Amino acid sequence: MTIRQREDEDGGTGTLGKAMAVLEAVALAEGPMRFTDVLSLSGQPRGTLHRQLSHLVQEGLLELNADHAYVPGLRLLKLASASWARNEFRMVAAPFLEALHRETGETVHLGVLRGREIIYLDKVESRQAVRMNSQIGNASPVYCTGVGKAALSALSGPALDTILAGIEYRRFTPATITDRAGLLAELEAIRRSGVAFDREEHEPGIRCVAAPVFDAERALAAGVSVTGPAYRVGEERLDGWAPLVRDTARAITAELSARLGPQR
Amino acid sequence: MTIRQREDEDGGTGTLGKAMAVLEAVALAEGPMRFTDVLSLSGQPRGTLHRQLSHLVQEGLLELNADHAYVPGLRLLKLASASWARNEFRMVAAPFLEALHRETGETVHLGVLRGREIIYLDKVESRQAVRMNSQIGNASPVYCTGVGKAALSALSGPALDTILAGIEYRRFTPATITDRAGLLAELEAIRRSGVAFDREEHEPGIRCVAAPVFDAERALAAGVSVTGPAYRVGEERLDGWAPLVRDTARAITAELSARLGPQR
DNA sequence: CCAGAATGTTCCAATATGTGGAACCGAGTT
DNA sequence: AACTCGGTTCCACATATTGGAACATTCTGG
Repeated sequence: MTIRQREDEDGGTGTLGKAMAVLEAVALAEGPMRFTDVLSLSGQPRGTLHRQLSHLVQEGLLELNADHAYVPGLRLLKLASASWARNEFRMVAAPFLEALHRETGETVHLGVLRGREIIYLDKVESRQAVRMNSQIGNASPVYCTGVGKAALSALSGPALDTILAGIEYRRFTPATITDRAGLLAELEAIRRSGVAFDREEHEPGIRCVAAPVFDAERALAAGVSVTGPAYRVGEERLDGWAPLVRDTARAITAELSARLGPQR
Repeated sequence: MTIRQREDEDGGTGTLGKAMAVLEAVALAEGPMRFTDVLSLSGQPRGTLHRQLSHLVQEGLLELNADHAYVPGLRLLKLASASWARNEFRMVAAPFLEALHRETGETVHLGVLRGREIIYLDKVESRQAVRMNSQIGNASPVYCTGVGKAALSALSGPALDTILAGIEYRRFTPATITDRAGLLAELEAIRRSGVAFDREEHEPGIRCVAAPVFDAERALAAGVSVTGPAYRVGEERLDGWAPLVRDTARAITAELSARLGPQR
C-alpha cells in the first residue's frame, strides 16, 4: 500500500508535495508510526525517507518521541489555530450557528466541501460535558453525512462528476448509501426539498438535518446541520427543523454575497 | 524586515524550511496577504516566491481567494485536528482538567512550552457562551502568562538560559515583567511556592494561578492554570486555588511517569 | 484615453538540493 | 559469535529550485 497521490495528476509540487505526503501519512495514521511503518506506507527508499522525516521534525511538524515513534508536531496546531481564527466563512456563519443552536437545543455543525470530504469548520455543542472541539477540523466522507450531501447537492456538471468519480463507498451502517445511483437519487431529492437528512447513515444512533450553503464567487460548497441522538430526535422533530435549517443556510449564503458584493 | 529565522542556527531544512517560513508568514499575519506583501516580508526573489506560493496553494496549505489574497488553507485544520486528537499529553491531562474546572468553576488551561512560547493544548471553558476553542493552538509569550512562567520554573541551566536569551520583553499591561532580572526573581519565587500567578500581566482584568508539569523523560515542560476575570476572582480566591492547581499539576506529572514507566 | 507605474506571471541556464543504493551501526536473538 | 532487524550515514548522480529578466495584466492619474 502506498500513500494516495494528490488529485492533481500532473505529478505535483516536487519536494514539498512529497514532504506533505509523508507528513499526512504520519499525522492521519491510527496509532504511533515508527520509522519502518512509515517506510512501508510511503514506498520511498530508506535514505530519502529518513531525511524527509528529519526535516519534518526539525520544522516542528512532526515530533520523534522517546520510543522512536513519529507523532504530529505542535507547530501544526499553532498554524491551524491562526487559520481557523481568521477564516472568513466561519466568522460570517458563526452568529447564525449560534441562533440555530438556541432554537433547536441540539448540536450545530458547519462543514465545507474539500475534495471528497467534508471538513468541519465549526460546531456549537449542546452539552458541555462532551469534549469540545473534538470535531473541528475533522474530515468525513461526503456521501454519508448530512452536511456532505447538502454541499454536494449544490454542485452539478463536471465539478460534481469529478467528485462522484473518486468516491469509494464504504458501508458504515445499514442505512449508508453505497453506490453512485443511490447518491444521485438522494441528491436530486435534496435539490427539490432544499434539505438533506442523515438518518443514521454514518453513525448508528445519530441523525441530522442539513442544508446547503453555496457561493459560486468564492467557489465554496458547504453545509449547516443540526445533529442529535436518535433516541431524542425523532423523524418528526427532524422534519420540523428542516425549514429552520434551510433558512439558516440561506441566510448565511445571502450574508456571504452581501459581504462579497460591496468589496469589489 | 525579514522573516524571523528558525532557532536552529545551522541554516535549516532546505526547501521545506523555506516553504514553511513562507507559510508561517502568511498564516500568522494579521490581515490578508497579497503577493507583494509576502514578497516584502520574505525577502525572496519574485520568481522564487511565486513558485513557493503556488506549491503551497496546490498542497492546500494556502488558498488564494478572489481578491488575490493568500489565506491559510483548510488542510492545516485537518492535519492539526488529527494532531490534537491523538496528542498523548493532552489525553492524559484531560480528566484532571475537567476535575479542576468542576472544583473552581473557572476556565482551565493546559499549555506546553515550545521555544519562547506557550502553546495552549486544551481548555475547559467556564461559560459556554464565549466562542469555544478560540484559544486552542494559540501561542503566547512565556514571560507574562501563568502557564508560561510555571513551565519555565521547571527548567534550569543551559536549557533555561537559551530560552531567556531569546525573549524580547514587551509590556502588555502595567504589571508585565519586562526584564530578565525580574523574570528570574519571579521564577525563583515560583520554584519555592510551587505555583505561578499572573496578576493581569498579559491582559488587563485577567488573573490566573498556574503550576508546572514537567517530564524530563519526554522533554516536556508545561503548565496547568485556572483563569478568571479580576472582578470575579480576587487575590484571596486565587491564593485559595493555589494548592488545588499545584496538586492537579503534580497528579498529571505523576500520571505521565506512570504511563511511561511500564511501557519501556 | 493614454502613458506610466505597480502588480502578478512565465522562462530558462546555473546551481544548490534532494535522491537512493549501499555501507554502516548498535541492540536484541538464536 | 553469527545473524537479523531497525535505524542512521554517505556520496556520486539526477533533478528541483533558484533568481534575474522579460512579459502580461491590471490600476492610476493627467
